[in-house]
Amino acid sequence: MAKAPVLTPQAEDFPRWYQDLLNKAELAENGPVRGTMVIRPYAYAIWERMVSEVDARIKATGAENAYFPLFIPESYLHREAEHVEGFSPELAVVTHAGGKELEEPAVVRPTSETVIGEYMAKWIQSYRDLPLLLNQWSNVVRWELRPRVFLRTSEFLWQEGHTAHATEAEASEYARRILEDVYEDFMVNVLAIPVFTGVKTAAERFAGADDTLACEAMMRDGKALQMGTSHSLGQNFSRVFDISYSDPEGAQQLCWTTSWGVSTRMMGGLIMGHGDDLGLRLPPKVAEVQAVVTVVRDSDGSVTDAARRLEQELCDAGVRARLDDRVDTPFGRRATDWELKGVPVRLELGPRDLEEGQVTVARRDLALDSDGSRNPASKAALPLDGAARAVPGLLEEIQATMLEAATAARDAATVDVDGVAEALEATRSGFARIPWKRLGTEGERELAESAVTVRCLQAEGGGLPASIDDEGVVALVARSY
RNA sequence: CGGGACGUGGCGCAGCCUGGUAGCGCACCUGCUUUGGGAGCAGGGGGUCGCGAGUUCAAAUCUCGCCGUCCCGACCA
Repeated sequence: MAKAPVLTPQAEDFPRWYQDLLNKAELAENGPVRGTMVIRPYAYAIWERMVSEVDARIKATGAENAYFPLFIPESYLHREAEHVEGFSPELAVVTHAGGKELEEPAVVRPTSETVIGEYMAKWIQSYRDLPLLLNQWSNVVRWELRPRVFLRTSEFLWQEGHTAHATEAEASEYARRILEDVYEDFMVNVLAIPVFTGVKTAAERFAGADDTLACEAMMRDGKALQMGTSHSLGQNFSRVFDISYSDPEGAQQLCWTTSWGVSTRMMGGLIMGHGDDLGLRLPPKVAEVQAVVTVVRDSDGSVTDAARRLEQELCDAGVRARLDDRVDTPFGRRATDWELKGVPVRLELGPRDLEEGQVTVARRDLALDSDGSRNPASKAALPLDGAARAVPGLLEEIQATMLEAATAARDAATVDVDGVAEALEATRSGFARIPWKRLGTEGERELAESAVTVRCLQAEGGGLPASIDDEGVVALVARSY
């Protein structure tokens, strides 16, 4: 003991802790071009789990996957005034290709409203073609001034949904459904990260949208991270791309469109939302390895045999299990590594356990006490016989406990305030809630001078407000990533 | 793009002030001994000191420029 900590403690330097963790847990690193990132296998496996969970929920709303090109004619971007204005500072533009200058530069997609709009216009003729519900999984490029692995990179992976509807009500209902039934549900129930849902103010709205809905999560340093957004685009894109249909009366009508996305930024949210001084903490549902069976030591092969049987029993019980039988590496080292990587459950089996007919089970979520010291209660002995069958239940419990803990921490760091000064004070360590009527755009600007922004506007009791002009609408303000 | 800190084997650092042929810890390889919370000993491999100019007999060290990283702002999923 009393070794130097593996990671810079969060309280000492949170950004450094994040960097340390990315490296030591073999998650990701910077790419050779500024702002790009390399996602290593352990992190990519987590991303793939996120993708499959989100994808299933998207499909449940009726949307279908498709794929549109990486390159977009520059002229497309220019059709929607606010859209270009918002994106032009961060566009990567291909001017030369095949050894020649291109007649029309091709923009590397920063998002695909424009190309998809062009094709929607082609595919939609009648009200019978509506709604058109599309989604694509892709990479996008937004040249960033201040990149940070996972949180803000010049190229990132995401999902972007694009839909067209006959009526405004249907479009906004769909945008809301994506935010709540897909994003919020996924974040809360899979990532175990509680989110505040709300509407963006005009200042924070997506370029070209009438309305932007968002999920905001709190990181362990009290800063906010926007984890997902869903936009009502009104008829802004329909108008310029001529996305229209004939209604049942034969009259030509413009569609109402939406777009919505979540990205690899969620990886950053997962890391900073749950990670502690020992490393990553993965909710079982996204953990690639849910349980690792560690052979503490072994002289005659009997412990390894038993461990292998245990691993098989875990797999049979539906647990994503792995065997760690590297007995030539010191046990403590391996234990630390699995903690760093956030594996939810460790089953440690040594000669002593075997003799007693038991296995030592350690849960990662409770490894540290609230005061930051090791929590002995995170480890317990279980009878070896039947231990595997207890793990699925334990994983569920861990999933639930992590959500409860994250929710409690967030709520404890969220305070109701009445004025700008109080809000600034509160947002040094968390979120502040202030009546929107009291804050207003004036107050919003004032907060912005201190790098505090309105993350979203919420209904009085939380969640999406019917209208931001409603009495009782609350502004959730924070420092943010 | 403004303000600050920093670039030396994979990672973390010392050396720089007072120029003189590059060092430590961890990691890696080999062997032996170990093993219930980051193992020990012995041996070994790996670096044009971010890049480019300049000063000098001689530059990691001094000067100038550039690039990159991290932090704090303006922008953002």
